[in-house]
Amino acid sequence: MPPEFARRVLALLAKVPPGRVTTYGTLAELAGYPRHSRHVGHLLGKLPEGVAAPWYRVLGAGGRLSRPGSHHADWQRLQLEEEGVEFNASGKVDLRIFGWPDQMV
DNA sequence: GGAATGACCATGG
DNA sequence: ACCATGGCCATTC
Repeated sequence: MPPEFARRVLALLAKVPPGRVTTYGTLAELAGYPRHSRHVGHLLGKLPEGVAAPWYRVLGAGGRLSRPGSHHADWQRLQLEEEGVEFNASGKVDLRIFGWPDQMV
């Protein structure tokens, strides 16, 4: 896995505006590595604390939280809600509205 | 080199 | 809508 991948993903992540969210699959694809969603997730997991990357704006497919139960998930949800992202009854985010990049529908 | 693992995704029951 | 199964790709043992 070339360092390019990590760099690209982080760059894209930095482009995600506040109040918007993206998914692992999307980041991987935009980074030029389709179907590498797992690695995006793992990459973010390895990120040092000092890195200024809004990883909390990254959700799983369909806007689901990646690691429910974890205290991080709780914090993550709060962060997103503070930015104006809304969670539906299922605890998921409507990617058609808050998804990034804009979903053409 | 082979097997197991992982912040996942899509599909089927 | 929820749980189970199969497929993905790269890293690690």
